[in-house]
Amino acid sequence: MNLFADIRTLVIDGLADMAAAGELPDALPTDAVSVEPPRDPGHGDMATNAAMVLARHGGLQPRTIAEGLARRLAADPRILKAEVAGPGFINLRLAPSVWQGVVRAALAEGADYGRSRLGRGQRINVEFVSANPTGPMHVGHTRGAVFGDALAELLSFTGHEVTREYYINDAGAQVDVLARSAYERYREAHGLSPEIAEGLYPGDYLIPVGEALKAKYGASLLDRPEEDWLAEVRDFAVAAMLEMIRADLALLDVRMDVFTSERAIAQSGQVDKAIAALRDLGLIYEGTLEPPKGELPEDWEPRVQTLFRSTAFGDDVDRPVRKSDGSWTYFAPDIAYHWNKVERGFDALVNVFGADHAGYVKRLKAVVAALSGGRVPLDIKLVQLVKLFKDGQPFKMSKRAGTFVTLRDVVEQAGPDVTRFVMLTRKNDAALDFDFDKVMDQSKDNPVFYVQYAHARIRSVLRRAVEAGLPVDDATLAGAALDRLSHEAELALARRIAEWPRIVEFAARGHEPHRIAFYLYELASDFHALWNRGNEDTSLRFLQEGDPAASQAKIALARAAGVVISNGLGILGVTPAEEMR
RNA sequence: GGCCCCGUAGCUCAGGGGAUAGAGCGACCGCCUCCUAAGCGGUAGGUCACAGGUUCGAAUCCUGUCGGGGCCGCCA
Repeated sequence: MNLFADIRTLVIDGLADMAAAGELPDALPTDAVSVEPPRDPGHGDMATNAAMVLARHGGLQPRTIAEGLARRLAADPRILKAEVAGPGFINLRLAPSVWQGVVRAALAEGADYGRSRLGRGQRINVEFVSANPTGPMHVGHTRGAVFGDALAELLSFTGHEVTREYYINDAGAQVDVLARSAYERYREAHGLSPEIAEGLYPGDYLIPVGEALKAKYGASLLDRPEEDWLAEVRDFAVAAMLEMIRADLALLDVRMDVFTSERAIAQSGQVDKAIAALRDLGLIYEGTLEPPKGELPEDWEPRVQTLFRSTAFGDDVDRPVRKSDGSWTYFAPDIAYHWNKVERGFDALVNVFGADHAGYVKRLKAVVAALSGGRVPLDIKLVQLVKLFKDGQPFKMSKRAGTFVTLRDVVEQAGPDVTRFVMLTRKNDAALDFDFDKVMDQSKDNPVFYVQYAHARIRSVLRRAVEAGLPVDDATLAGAALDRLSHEAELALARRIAEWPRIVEFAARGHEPHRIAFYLYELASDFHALWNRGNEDTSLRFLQEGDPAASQAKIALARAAGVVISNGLGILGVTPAEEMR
């Protein structure tokens, strides 16, 4: 059940009725008609802008339309009152039975409450993390991992067929550096002193890789020229790094459906095919780029190279795909990879990148637009920096020194649930402070705790009800006498519960999982408020001594809130707490 | 020089073209004989950086300016 969608349908039907009666022109566009809670609750339960939206197209006075529409809406049994206000809003007051129905629906639908068919089975690919396979995941990757996974779950919850994908950058110079670094550890495993030259990866995590190389190859790779061992050591080390990355992701319960290798794509000839496809579209040409504006690189000289006409799709300059020596640029495999995704038949693509990749957004969108003929939308979500704090001090990472803060460090200290929730309490394009002291704090200052505490209180109510001999399974609660829920404080919580399906769809449309986290905080706040009203007004307590029917209705409301918290945390990948310790 | 993100209460931040711009923290005042006070209620606090534009209506969209952060390569 999606109450807001239902009432919007009622509004649209009302408009159609007006058109049939000649009060409105036919076939006015209704896309912009919204039904939402008014900012000021004093205005009612819901408000629609329908009259104002249609007045623009129909050349009519908003209030004239509003009055005709309000009259029709008021005829519906769900609508207690429909009044025209302000510049042409229609404020709706809904019957208490509507809110009671929301509670019943939440209990009846359970884990499916809030699910939607928004995606209509659309196949969508979410590419995220895609960290270079040269070391463990660090804290910078953590946010992208959590964001991508939560977004994938959100899309799945809204009726999309989701593929979680990781692109392995295993073809560039950095994996050769990895191979050389691992080779030194291999020498070390043979008792030789490693020479970790400037530019190699110094981290200890390569020591076991060196041992493993020794176990596999014995001494056979020692004292051989690089060309004899580079490819084998590289493949071995990359595989080891990927195992480490998978294990790191598993700490956060992130699991990919598909790992795609850049090297495999390059070796399969897909780069040539993808470039040929662009060439067929007339988007590849030989040319010379203008020198960059501002300070000129010292070694700049104009050269003829193979270029992609990305400016035809809004990019700032055309982009080289082939260097002047004939080899591919880094961009070429990216083109091939996105061509590959389009060829695999996805209806939509999402890439989750670190903010340092902002410069690639336009060219990649250009590639996908060109290769899909504009059919496949590509949304690129840039995830901003995470700043770590501990004991009030910034916690710096330094990749050069090999002492960066890893994903494992963070998860082992804060736990997966806290890490995931906190990483989602900011929109992706705003920087995030992650303060170990604050996120571990057991108080309402900490949103993770606050939401978990609400859920634990609900579980506590249910446990006590069971002790009191009340049946509290969801089916029984859904059949409870919910008309006993009539107090304003109780209906307020039901109203919030009614918003859940709407929030889910909205978050999914915008690819914004943080909205789920903020909503859950508000829901928890409403629940805590109601709980405390029971301190002053005993009739608002969930357990009513000697009145099982009232108790059941009130417990049903609490349980419905619990269902929503549980569903919401499920999307975020956070385990709901049964009790607080 | 160009591009991207950010600028909303003292602080940290929400805010989908709609009505009197919200929450938490901090400050101040209250609330436990009572299902978990690990909580709740209230008060104070705002030229939504600035200037134009579009609109019946702009914190929101567009242009520009200023400030903070990030990026720029025949690197990956």
